[in-house]
Amino acid sequence: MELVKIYQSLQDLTRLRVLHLLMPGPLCVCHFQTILGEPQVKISKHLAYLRARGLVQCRRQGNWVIYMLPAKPSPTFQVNLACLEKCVDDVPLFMRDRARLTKLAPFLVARGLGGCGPVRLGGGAT
Amino acid sequence: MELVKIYQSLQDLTRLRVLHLLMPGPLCVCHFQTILGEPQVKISKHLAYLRARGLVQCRRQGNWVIYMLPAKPSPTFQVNLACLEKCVDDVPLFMRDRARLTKLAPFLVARGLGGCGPVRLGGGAT
DNA sequence: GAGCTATATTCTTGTATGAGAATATAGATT
DNA sequence: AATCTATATTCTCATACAAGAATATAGCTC
Repeated sequence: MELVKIYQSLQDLTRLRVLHLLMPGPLCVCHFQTILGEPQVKISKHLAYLRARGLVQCRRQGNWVIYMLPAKPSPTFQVNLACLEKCVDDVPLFMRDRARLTKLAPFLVARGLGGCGPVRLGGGAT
Repeated sequence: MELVKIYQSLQDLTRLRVLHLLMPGPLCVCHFQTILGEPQVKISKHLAYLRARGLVQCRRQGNWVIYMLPAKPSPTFQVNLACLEKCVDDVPLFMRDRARLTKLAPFLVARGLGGCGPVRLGGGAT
């Protein structure tokens, strides 16, 4: 039953935060770590959980792995994402996550689609 | 976190079916048994689970116990109930449950608010 | 190819919970 | 009060995670 699998996935706070952060667009694992402030293992395992159930997809980009919502989420999943967004709208923790995401935003845009890129390689182009 | 508790409650198929059946109105435990076709213990324990988390309330009526959604569900819970209704709209199992509920409907109305009443006591009034 | 970085997997331990059997309880009936 | 009905609770066993420590892997840089 797909619905049950979805609710099982939503039942963990870290996974909720992850999905919430993915709603505006793809994000790199290292950003999850920064924004959520949770240890690497924990994030990696929850991402694996979501991946195993098809609720997120990922793509590698050099050393970094970028996670995103599926290109075509099932109708049921879409409805639940919309519901989550509503529910979370005034929960401080989620607002803080979103705020931190926004702070990263210009940075993200610069690298395209939430990837990290070799950030510390220096300033300008080429 | 209320949201997490809600998703934990929704993560079990039997509990989903129970909540779904409660959306049109209160229902007696024996009706859950009839409609869901699950053993008494199982239903009773899932009702207890939901009760402990405040997602359902109950009232005794003679030998029977009538369960219902809370008079004033939290906004978050309301949103999730609405979401559930959408998601379930074309899932056969849930449609079947609802159909069975409908079959009981005239019977329920006769006894008021989903109660059973001493059904086998005889036919007419007074 | 040695070493580094970012991420994933494995191992272990603790806890929640699901199912069913057996038993207990509340309230009605006689 | 004895008994019956409807429902709840307790006990036991099995399973699914969640968390953290340690380790492995993929792909970069030199």
